[in-house]
Amino acid sequence: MAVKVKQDSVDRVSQICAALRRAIIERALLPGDKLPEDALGDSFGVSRTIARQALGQLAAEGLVSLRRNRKAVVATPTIEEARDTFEIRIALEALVADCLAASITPEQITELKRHVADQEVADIASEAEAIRLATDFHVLLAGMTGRPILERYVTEVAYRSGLALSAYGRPHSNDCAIEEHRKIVEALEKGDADAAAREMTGHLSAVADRAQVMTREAPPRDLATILAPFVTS
Amino acid sequence: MAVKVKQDSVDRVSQICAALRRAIIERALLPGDKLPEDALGDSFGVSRTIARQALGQLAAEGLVSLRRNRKAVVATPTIEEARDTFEIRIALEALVADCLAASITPEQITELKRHVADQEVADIASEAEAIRLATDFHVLLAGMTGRPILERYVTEVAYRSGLALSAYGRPHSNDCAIEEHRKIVEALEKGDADAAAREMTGHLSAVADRAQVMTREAPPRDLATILAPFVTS
DNA sequence: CATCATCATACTGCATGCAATAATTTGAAG
DNA sequence: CTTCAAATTATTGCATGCAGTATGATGATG
Repeated sequence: MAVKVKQDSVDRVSQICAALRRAIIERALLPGDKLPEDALGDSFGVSRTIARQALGQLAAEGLVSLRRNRKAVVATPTIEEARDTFEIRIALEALVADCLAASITPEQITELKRHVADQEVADIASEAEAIRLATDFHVLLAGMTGRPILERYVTEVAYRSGLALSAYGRPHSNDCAIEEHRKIVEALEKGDADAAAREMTGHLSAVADRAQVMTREAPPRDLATILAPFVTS
Repeated sequence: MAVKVKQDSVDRVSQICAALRRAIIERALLPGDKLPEDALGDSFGVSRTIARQALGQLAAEGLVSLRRNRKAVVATPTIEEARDTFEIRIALEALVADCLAASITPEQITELKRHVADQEVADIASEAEAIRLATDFHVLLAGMTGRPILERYVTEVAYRSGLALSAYGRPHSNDCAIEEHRKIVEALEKGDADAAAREMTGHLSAVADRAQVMTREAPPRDLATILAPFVTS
């Protein structure tokens, strides 16, 4: 009997999605980068049909933008979308923090600490991995809630945030300060829901701020206002 | 010059998605109903390829479930997924209420009142339309925030809720009490963010309760507990 | 009459091909 | 040397066909 080599087809599409998501989050793919179907198909060893389906999914997630008869491109979120994404992310991850503070197990705490330690290593070794692990930390937390839909949305919104940072953030530097992650874990370990939620929202706000995304009420760029100081007399 | 008849292809897929979403929300399609690709293609006048893409999208949204080599079916959310969906929905729509209380315009209030009036008519005339308009009310609110991502997630989660109600709710009766919608609009009209959020969360909790979904800590169905009263002596 | 194996049918998974549209190059004119 | 138009190439949009897997029917057997 032959070894079971056959892959789920749904998984073939999801695999490509996952690979592209990762490439986007790691900033190997940048907003505006073109994603031709056959190039994609060649890369992954599938036909355009499959590549196309993956692009459709990613478009639904907001990571890719499709326009008729045009090559798919990595999406460039508008500044409003970026801001909105972070605000929703804060709300959802506050839910995660609240939920976990009540239910987290010692094993999960250990796993989180290990993850943060891995981040610390990667932070020096590999920029791409550091960015990815920073996002993974949040996905890991969401997964620990055991709430499947919450996990799904947190994951999606985390990826979108990554894209927003790619578009508007400065070069990595410290998008996701490891120290802040550690504090979140500490609050969870104590079972302090308020502190956990506070650390989480503070952390995410800081990330958004670093991306200059949350600037309260984006300056309206009104010509008259700008020129006022230059008007003589 | 010929009339522009050509449709966006992305829209062809989205149109099918939209039609299926509506059929699901109106309970024309029920959890477990089969969705063969060619039957779908025939219905919409497209090939299986397109139908398949639509199914992929809907699966990503959790409305359809796909298993390799099996016909797609309308998803049957687990009770945990249903509960989770409602909890997330409450969080997101609280955001909507809060956001709108501060920014809503008189025109928007008028539009909302008209919508509620339409609901009242439909409530007597057409069960399917009543259900659809009830969901549309929430989508309409979300759209009014002008926050594109928030609108997207509220919409998605509202549809998922509809599916959950389809699976676990009793026959329509009053899933979405119109009176509760009216109170939300009133709170928004006053610009009272707290009241709006309160009415909204109360309303959604009530909807969830009617579906028997939010039963605090689903009874564990522990055999010993169940049998205890039957143990003699 | 019920149960199970075998075959026929239906359906999915995927690549490919054709038509239509955009992108790019080429070449001609200024 | 630049600019613009026409032709050429690249790419998308979509249907279809083939192979492989489930589903349902048929008939054999206990």
